[in-house]
Amino acid sequence: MLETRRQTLLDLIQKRGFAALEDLVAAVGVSESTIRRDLEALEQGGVIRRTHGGAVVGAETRELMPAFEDRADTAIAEKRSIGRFAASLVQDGDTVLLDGGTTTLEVAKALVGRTVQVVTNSLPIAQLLAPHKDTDLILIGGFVYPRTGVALGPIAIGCLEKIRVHTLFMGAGGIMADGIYNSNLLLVETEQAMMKSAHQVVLVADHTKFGKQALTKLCGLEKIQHLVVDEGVSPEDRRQIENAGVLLHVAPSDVKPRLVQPEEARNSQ
Amino acid sequence: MLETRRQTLLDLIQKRGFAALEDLVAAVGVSESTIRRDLEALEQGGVIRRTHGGAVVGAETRELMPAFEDRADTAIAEKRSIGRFAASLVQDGDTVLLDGGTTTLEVAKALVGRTVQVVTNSLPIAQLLAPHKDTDLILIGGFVYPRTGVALGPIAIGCLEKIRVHTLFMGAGGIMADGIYNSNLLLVETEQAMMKSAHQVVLVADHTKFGKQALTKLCGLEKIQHLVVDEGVSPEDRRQIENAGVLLHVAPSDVKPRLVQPEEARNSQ
DNA sequence: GGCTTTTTGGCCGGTTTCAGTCAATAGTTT
DNA sequence: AAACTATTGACTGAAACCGGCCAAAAAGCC
Repeated sequence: MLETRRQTLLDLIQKRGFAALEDLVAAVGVSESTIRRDLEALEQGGVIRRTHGGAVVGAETRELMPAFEDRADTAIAEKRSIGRFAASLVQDGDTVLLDGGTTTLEVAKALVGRTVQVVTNSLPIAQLLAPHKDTDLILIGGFVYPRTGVALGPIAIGCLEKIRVHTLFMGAGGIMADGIYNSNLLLVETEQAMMKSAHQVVLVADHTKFGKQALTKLCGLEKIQHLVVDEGVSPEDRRQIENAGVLLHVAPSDVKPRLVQPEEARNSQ
Repeated sequence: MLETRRQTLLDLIQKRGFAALEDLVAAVGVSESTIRRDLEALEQGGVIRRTHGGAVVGAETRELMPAFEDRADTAIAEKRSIGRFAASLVQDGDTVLLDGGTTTLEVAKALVGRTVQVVTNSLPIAQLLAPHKDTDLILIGGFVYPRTGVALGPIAIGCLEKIRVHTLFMGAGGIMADGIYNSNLLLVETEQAMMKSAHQVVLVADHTKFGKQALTKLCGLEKIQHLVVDEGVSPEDRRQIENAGVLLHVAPSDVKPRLVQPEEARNSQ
């Protein structure tokens, strides 16, 4: 009975992400003290974290689940603006292929709610888009790389052979004058298969990627048609890209932040 | 500057699921009052929800993302015990294929941390297992069915043709004397492909599934070797299953709940 | 440069929550 | 049946949090 109640509480907390003490009392119909003790025990078990007034899902669920998203710190603002701009290149009804990575994840975020067909091998992107009925989602299978949550390998390549899309949005580990690089051979092979499946390739990369040379060469610059970058890219780099025949798009950093303005927030209540 | 700070706060809250006011103050280095105002504005925007002592990610992120997991209410305790028992049938090093569904999700939960190779077409299961390095994860691609988060269709079947596993854990919509049923044709076709890829089929189903007949017949009972159910299955149903040559396992409802006991919790600090 | 508007930080009264204690109840063992 | 333990519910002082207020600082405008 006791364990059943605690499981119920745990489920409730995990489902809602956060549950107020008050809610939990209402849910199981016991006293506040008992709930407190339950939370104490569950916290000791490590599955939840207590807060003033309730409890939230613990490190186990939260730190492990979106583990791939955690090191998305570097140049996050730039990536966001790049994502927004890249999404503006997509028209409703288009079929797009989204590579894995933090920059392409921002593209996906900007595509939420749009009526497009999205193909991806990225678990975080799939998770983001799966519940939206406006967006058709096709998943590329394969061996899932734990660190980043992308599906790679022969199975992924096999899936890609059966698919044709209009635009591929691809990330990169590094961009040099002679081409694009990425860190992992398995990843590069899969990305090459992606390129074969797409009519048009759009590379998305923030300024930190320029001049970086990662382990494996993915392709030359002539293979890509568009490159979306942030404002922090040096003029020399820009010229080099344009000389290679790539259409360079610079995403403005001051994209309208669609958040409620403070006065608006205060007045609207 | 203001918007940048709010985005930072938002990112922090979304990344951690919950952030205490105190933490947020420490993160951006402004006064408590300012943070309060920021949270107020963000809550008006609907992206977060305030709580006593902090803020959690709002309905937008939480209700849409794990939308598939939300209606897992019916017979959840039974499904959990079934999941635990089913996982005990797996040996370390095995290769298992997990179908989509709430019952198989419980199997996956019970497999967390085990050194097994898991193949699945279920997004929730993939999300659960992806970060665990002990578990090799292979994803089956395909068209993602929004309601349940499983990949189906020709692509999924194509992936499955290249894969061989030892044990398939499969869910069902309904179990009749003449066989197993499920609701969706696309789903049934994919599950049939799964069965072809597996040496051994284990059906997991709670007692509510018995006598239910869903739209499409998946297969006869002779195609499955094991069936794991909860204690709520009637003797007649049990006999019928066993007569069909299926090994019936009844998962005990009082499986050791591995949670810290209250006294243990209080003493261990 | 001066003025207005916006944003920020500190403070206070009121409310809620927390941790700990204790008695009562329910369940178990002898 | 009696004794014992585990669990629960109520109470209390202390601490934390909230909302609102006002003054100072910063930013924008003329």
